Amino acid sequence: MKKPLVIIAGPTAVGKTAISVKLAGKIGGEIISADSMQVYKGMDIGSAKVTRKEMRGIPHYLIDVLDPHEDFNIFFFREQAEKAIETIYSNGHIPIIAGGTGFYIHALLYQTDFTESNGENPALREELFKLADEKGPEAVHDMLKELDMQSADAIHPNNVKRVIRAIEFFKETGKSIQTHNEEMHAKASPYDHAFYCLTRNRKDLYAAIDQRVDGMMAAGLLNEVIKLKEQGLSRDNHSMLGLGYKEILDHLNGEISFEEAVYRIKRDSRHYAKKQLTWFKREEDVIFIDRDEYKEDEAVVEHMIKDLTDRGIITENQNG
RNA sequence: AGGGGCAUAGUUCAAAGGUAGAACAGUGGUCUCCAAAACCAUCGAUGUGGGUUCGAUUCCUACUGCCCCUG
Repeated sequence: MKKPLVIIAGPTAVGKTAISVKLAGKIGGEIISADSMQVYKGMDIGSAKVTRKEMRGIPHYLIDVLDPHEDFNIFFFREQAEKAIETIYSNGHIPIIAGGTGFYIHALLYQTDFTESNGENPALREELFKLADEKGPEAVHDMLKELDMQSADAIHPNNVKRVIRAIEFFKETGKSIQTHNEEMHAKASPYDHAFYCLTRNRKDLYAAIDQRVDGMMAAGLLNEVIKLKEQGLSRDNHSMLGLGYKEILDHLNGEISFEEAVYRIKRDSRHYAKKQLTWFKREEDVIFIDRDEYKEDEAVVEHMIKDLTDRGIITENQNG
């Protein structure tokens, strides 16, 4: 018997946080964040982290669990999220995954195996990056062609990062990464899941993003980043790759003006939102919920509860 | 009001008497250990009216708009 799992995804600034808390309150859910920046302590404003108050007493997992000096990655996410799912089941509750990182959500839902690809070879990576730098991206792509034609065909030569990963994967495991991808793609979800994606018309979504960024500035994002910089964090840290953090850091380092930093944060957040939508569009059995149709959070939540009940993912007594 | 300058894509800027380029924005997509990353593709413009010319977006001219100087 498969166990229930609810996913609330969607682009940045569409309103996932509020919906997830409201749904959790109604169906006896607990929330697992699928957000690569809200995991970090001290990164509250720029990551639009849920506040204590917004949580309304609903337990949240994967929020504030890492120091910004530590590296968050997909292994860690899968491991921690699965642990949290077990905890939630043992509490007799329903796990709700809320977040915008499609890759992470997919890996969790379809149990993408990254252990086989453990074959890491940092020295080889470095060497190949150097080669690409000196002789151009075609040089490493040609190398991949000789080892693994199938993957070479699938990866654009300019995408050096992936080309190198494919070479590394082949050398370490003796397998084509393309084959591995196909195997992973064929996996089915072990959960009785409902995958919701909130959407909104582009114009209003972009306006909401601009507004949110202005709000972050007013709330003191600059000071938040100054504090992080004082802790010795720089662009070398995964945490400082976050939108809003890297740009303010560039500003603090005197590379760009404050206005330029704000412009870039807004622009890159729009790009990010668009990319998120692209990801969810090709994800299987996603149920899109258009915020233009369900304007009130309560209407969205009601719609979800009806759908969950109709599909037997939750029963009547959980609903209420 | 007088003098001067400018007018090309959503924006900033190229070029040219004979097919008008780029960057950024916008749009679509790829993705299986950096994913808030990396990468690919694509839409789109000569302010308006006359004239010269085989041909004008380019030269001339009027108009309109914007900018600068003078008052």
